[in-house]
Amino acid sequence: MNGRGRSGGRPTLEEVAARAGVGRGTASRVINGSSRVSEHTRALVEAAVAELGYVPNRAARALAANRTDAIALVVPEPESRFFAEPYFSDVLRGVGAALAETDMQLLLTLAGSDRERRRLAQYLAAHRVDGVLLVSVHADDPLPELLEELGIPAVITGRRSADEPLACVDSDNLEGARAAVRHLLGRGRRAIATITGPLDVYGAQCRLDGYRQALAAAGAAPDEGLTAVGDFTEEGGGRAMAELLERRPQLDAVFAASDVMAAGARQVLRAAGRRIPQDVALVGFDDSVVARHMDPALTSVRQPIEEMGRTMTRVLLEQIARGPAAPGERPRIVLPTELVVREST
Amino acid sequence: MNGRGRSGGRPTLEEVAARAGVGRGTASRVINGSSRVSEHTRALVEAAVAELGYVPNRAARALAANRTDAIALVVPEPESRFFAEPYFSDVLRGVGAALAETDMQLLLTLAGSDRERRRLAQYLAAHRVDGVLLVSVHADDPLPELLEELGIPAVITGRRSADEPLACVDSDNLEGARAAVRHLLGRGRRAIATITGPLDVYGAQCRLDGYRQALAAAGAAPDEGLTAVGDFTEEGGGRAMAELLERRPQLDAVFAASDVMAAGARQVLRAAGRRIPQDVALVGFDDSVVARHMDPALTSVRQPIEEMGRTMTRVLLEQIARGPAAPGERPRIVLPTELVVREST
DNA sequence: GACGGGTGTGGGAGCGCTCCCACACTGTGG
DNA sequence: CCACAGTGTGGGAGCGCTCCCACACCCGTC
Repeated sequence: MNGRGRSGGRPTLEEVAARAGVGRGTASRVINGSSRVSEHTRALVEAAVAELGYVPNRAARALAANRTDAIALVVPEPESRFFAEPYFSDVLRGVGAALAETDMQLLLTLAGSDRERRRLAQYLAAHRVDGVLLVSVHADDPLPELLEELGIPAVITGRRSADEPLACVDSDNLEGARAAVRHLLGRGRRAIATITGPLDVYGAQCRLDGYRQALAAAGAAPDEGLTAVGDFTEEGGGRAMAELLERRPQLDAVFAASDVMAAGARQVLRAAGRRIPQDVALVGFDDSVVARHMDPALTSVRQPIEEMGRTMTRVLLEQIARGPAAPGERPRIVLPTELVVREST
Repeated sequence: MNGRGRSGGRPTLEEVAARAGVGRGTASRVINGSSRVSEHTRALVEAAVAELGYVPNRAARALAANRTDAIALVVPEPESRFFAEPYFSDVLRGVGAALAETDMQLLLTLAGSDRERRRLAQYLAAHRVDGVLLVSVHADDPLPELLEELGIPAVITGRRSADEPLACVDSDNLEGARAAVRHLLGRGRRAIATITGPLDVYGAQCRLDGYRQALAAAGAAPDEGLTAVGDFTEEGGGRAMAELLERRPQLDAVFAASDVMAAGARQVLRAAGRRIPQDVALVGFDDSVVARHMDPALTSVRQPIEEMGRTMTRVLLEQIARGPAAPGERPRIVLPTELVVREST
């Protein structure tokens, strides 16, 4: 490598300035793209930077400027095994893509229990993260409120209620569910059951609402017996399916609020001798890798998860740049979903 | 929250010291668990810390101590879409678990192309990361060498050759493959084919070696016609399977070097009217989610991926603590694999 | 009773930046 | 000819720590 200072370490701003024959302040201005530097000086400094291979020291910058150029992605691991969900990697990819254009860093922070999350808020404040991305928070998670108190910008996905105080980015769960059910109706199914997610999760509630609305719109009589509550796990999906089969053996379609639950349901349907899709049509939600690999391949509602990650990040960066926004004027973005039809319907 | 200094910001070490009635140096010693502090003073400082809710400022610490208490996980995204692999989330979980016990931070860094990776090395050095975790590097990746030059501790998984210069943590690919083939032999299969990964990947080569060794140990005559090269993708697996069927239609078992390739092979076997496992037994590698959801569920070689993430992290932390190790004495850890038998054999 | 070697402690220096005030210099208007 | 705003620039101060030297104190020793 070139450009090591004679002191052996990496070059400092001071060295760059000396080499360019300017003051430290001027060198700093050039590096930060500040206005009010003459074209000539700018060129001088830029040459020195290139020659020395100068890269600013983040710690020093953070200390002096009281910002870190880093955001944290807070993940409810290990409690929820969130990582395992294909969801996670897609969010991450989106976040990464949005961040690649900036020189922000991404800190990955795991915090499952409420205690950990409480401690985490202190840490985030002290470690001076410029902003926080929250995924998959429970309705009673203390973290959002703590961040609010500490004045740390945050964006959430998977909002906790219809009137989420934080800025949030979500997919259109309601319309996605409606589209799934309309599709089943269009295939001539009449006894359409649903396996919901945990109903204290707002998104799961939305999916159930969408299911109901679509049936109501088609003039179907509501039948609570066709609804079973799952928990977004494969086992939960299987249990719910078994329940449904017992209560309404005549069902000819199932809308599961996640692919993983659909996978569980499929096992149970099979064991019960029901063929998919001939006897029972099956629709999932998420369009995860599970959907594509299932046999038969699963019709599913695709969420633009990567896009959500990207959008969250952009919203957060804006919020950081603009300074604190009043709770009232925080963006609420809802991204469209899309039905992907495969063999299971 | 309690404990804001009257200056409005977060409490500083100076304030803690003042409150405890000791000097700044002493307070620092207590906070860093240094020896040589009297029991009395220690208690005083600890009380002050608790009262003020003091948390050390990382940027200041990093600047002063020339270390960051952060490590980076470098991921070959977006080029390889590595995130999508179930592998990734498991590694991450392991890393997270190992890090949770320390107060190191995890930086996630995406860098696909060689150019990005070259730039990244500069960044990592300048941003002063204490160490780097490398996953899934190509044989000709410039990053490991750059890190070596810069003197940044690094641990790699998926080593690039038998004599990997970096510290590395891997699973026992050789023995895993041997176990898979022995299992097939035990099931009475005699014409056992294999679909390999790209052979410039060391791990793929090991799996092929394991396959050969197991057959040789059983006294089978080598038959190159039973080996087809894949590329770890589903399509590649399918193509390789088609090749094998054409060359050796009498084959009665296939050992695929990854689950995803096994999934591709399964499609082709099906299309050719071969039943699994009656006509052809199928074994995969990785024991990913794909294996469990395949129909029939896939027998596969499980790698302890989460454990590998944990081990990598521990090795890296040790290396950071101990200072630079001579290339010769760097740990090479090989973790055992395990055959998970399911319906496909 | 002066000396040496522990202990424990205080605080100066300095890490590499950003921020901002002060100081040229330039040109325009009174 | 002086005042004045507007540019561009240099460098002091200070961010909150860690490191380390210096010092005070105590105990045992010659």
